[in-house]
Amino acid sequence: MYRSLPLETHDIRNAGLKVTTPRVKILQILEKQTAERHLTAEKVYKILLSEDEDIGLATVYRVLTQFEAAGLVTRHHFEGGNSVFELDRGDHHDHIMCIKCGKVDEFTDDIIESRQKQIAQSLDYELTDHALYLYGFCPKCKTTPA
Amino acid sequence: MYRSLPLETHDIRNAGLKVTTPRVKILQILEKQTAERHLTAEKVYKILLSEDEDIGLATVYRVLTQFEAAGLVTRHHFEGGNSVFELDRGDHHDHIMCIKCGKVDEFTDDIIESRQKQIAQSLDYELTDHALYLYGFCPKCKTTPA
DNA sequence: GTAAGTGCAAAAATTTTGCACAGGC
DNA sequence: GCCTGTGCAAAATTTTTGCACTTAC
Repeated sequence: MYRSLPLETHDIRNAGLKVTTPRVKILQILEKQTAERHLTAEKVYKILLSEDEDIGLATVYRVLTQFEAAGLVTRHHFEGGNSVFELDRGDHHDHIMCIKCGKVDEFTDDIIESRQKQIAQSLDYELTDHALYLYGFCPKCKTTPA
Repeated sequence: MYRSLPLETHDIRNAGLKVTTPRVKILQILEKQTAERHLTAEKVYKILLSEDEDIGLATVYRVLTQFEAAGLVTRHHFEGGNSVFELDRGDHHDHIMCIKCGKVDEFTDDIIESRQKQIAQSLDYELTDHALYLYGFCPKCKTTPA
């Protein structure tokens, strides 16, 4: 699980993109996230600023879009409208999030996955992708009243 | 299935809102939709224009937001970013949509529904809502190449 | 009559794009 | 050195808001 060489370099190059500072930095930021792995472009930009990187917001959008196209990153449209980006670690998963504190947890469920395929089949669709979002109160927030 | 009196009136009044032309018209438009029940605010606005109604886009947004708060309408964030609104007929359902032609079909699945509850419970969340979107090619589009 | 509702235009918020300059290979 | 990539500012898009006027009740 630990790699000595900057894997970012390979991933970016494999995507057919030049290895540039903004791209490496943004990928590193996405990899660094442990608590909250789902970032808006704006948030990525602010982290870059806080690290004294001279990278424009437009570049953040461009890079994230390229990463998405390359399959390095997944874009989600959670409630609220704006996009959040998450590093794609290869494992598919769905999301459950707290409507109060914004906490996001991940899960997978084989039964749901297989039902989705059956549903698509029965409606004669060729499934390419899916998104399942559960919304509610997380353990912490459901005890604390508003 | 057919009602002689404008049910819109009741629904709007029950929501604690005054019965105004924009509100009635917008509700009627949402009810009229059969082929595509999921409309953006912009699309609702254009339909109003085509019916020679003098209603501003801002009002469309305001009314749709009020309807959402009142539970008359459901707002979705499909891929692509902008919100679509759908009349809430009381029946919960999920969505499968064609990434090529934009067609949207609806479905429900008890197994998925119950799994969702179990997942939320196992993660100690109090579930309030959920959204399941399947994306793919509809029967028509999967045969026709790009 | 009065408070809620509306139209319009202006503002906000988010994302995209044009262009001259910079940097990877 | 060439071509891709980037920063910046301007534009495009979507949604919200302020304010004077209108309408429901």
